[in-house]
Amino acid sequence: MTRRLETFLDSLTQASSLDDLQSSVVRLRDVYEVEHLVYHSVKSTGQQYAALTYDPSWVDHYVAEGFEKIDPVVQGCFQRFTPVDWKRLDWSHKSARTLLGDGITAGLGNQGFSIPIRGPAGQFALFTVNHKASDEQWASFTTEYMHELILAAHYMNERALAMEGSDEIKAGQSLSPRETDALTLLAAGMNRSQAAERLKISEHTLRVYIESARFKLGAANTTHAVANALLRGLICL
Amino acid sequence: MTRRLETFLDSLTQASSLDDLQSSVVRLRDVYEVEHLVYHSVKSTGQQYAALTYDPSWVDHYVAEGFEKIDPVVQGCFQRFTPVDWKRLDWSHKSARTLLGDGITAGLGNQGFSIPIRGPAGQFALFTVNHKASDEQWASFTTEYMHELILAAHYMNERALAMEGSDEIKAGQSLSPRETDALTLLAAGMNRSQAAERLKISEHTLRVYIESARFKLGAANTTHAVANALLRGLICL
DNA sequence: AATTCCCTCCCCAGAAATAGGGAGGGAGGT
DNA sequence: ACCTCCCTCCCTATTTCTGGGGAGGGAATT
Repeated sequence: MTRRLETFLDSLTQASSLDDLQSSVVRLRDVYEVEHLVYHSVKSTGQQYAALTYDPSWVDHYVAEGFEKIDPVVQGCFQRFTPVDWKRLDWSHKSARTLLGDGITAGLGNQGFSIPIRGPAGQFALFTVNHKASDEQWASFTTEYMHELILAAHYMNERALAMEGSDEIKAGQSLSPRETDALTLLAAGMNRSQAAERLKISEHTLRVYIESARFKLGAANTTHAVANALLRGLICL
Repeated sequence: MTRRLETFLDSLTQASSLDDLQSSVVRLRDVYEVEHLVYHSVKSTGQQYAALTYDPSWVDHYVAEGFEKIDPVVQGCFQRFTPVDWKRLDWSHKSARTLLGDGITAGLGNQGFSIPIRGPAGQFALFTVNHKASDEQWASFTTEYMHELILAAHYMNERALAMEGSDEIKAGQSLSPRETDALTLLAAGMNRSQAAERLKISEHTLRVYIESARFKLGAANTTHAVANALLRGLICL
């Protein structure tokens, strides 16, 4: 393991606040001598959890324009597991090119490399390196540092999740086997009578499981309960 | 990056079948000189995608007993982001101790270390090292190799997902912004009237979006559509 | 031995979702 | 310019789900 990564991981383990994460990111950016380094969790509910080196005015502009909804980086990483070079993404959409242009105006480099990371409760985050470079320079940079970046992304996310308190195991929120079965079948698209038939129980009984699961999950309705269970990793198709 | 990891990654990039993954895992197991090395994707639908060094009879027993439903390794990793030492898991349940006993009888070591990995469409997989060792030996092993194991897990999963064809972007399956909004609010537990009010459209219009999304996703009902959209990463709470 | 889940079954009334249909305006891309 | 997709609104009837209630047996933990 390289020294620069060790140093970063040390600074992470000592991090106890978002500001600390921010400092770590800035230092790592300087070590790699790139334009920008960004960690941010993606939530459609609005608020994001981020540590980044972008200019605040760019971030404001990005949020104000609702760019997270059309950003090919966000959308593309959302759909894949592997880290991706920005060049490989689909920039054909008009709004995407607007975003790209605005970004470069705001001081972003033309090259980018983003690593998607997923947490246990459906959390999704991006770890991104951005730089001004030629395609050749960038290819050699990403090839050389990919392993390190993946690890950096992993540990960065680990710290961020720990601060969110999301890595704690939720007590008493586990579902019983039958409740899990019920929600799983509903998530798979069955209605109650089909699911009951599959589980070889009466539809009435199935309903009790669904209600019980809904109660445990604090869900308002079946759809909410299924969504919650999926996000919390309580069921898996 | 260490040579042993490079060798493993090379063998992975050449892997084109599950058998190749299996061979890679066996070789890496020998390099690390541990009892067992396991990659397996976890699906409640039954079939799993695995490359492992366990004895087939143990795997059969595990499946036959339905151990995946009560295995603290699976359950525990499902709930967290960080790699975890088996000792830190909750083995207090009776069935968990049965599993542990059966495992050791079947030739598993007393120590284990598992890394959870999540894919873009809700896939969940485990990368596990198992060995016979004292607590001290094991602690030093995991500390020394954790970075490598995380990377190995990452690339292993990358190959497995590529073979499943899950890293390809699904064409034409994207939802329109309003459809995304609608499903997102439903996933958050709102009913149609609440969601319509939030989006400032009529409930009738909202219904059209839901139906349209259901059609695009090939979903049988709203719950199915929401579950699908969550798993495909089309919506995010 | 007592308690605390979990599994199973049942009723009913009201609320919500579903399956069909139709219609017009607007933005983007070929 | 045309075509396609998206957004918006409206109707009706049928099916399904939700929210209350109650009850008994079994397994596991304390």
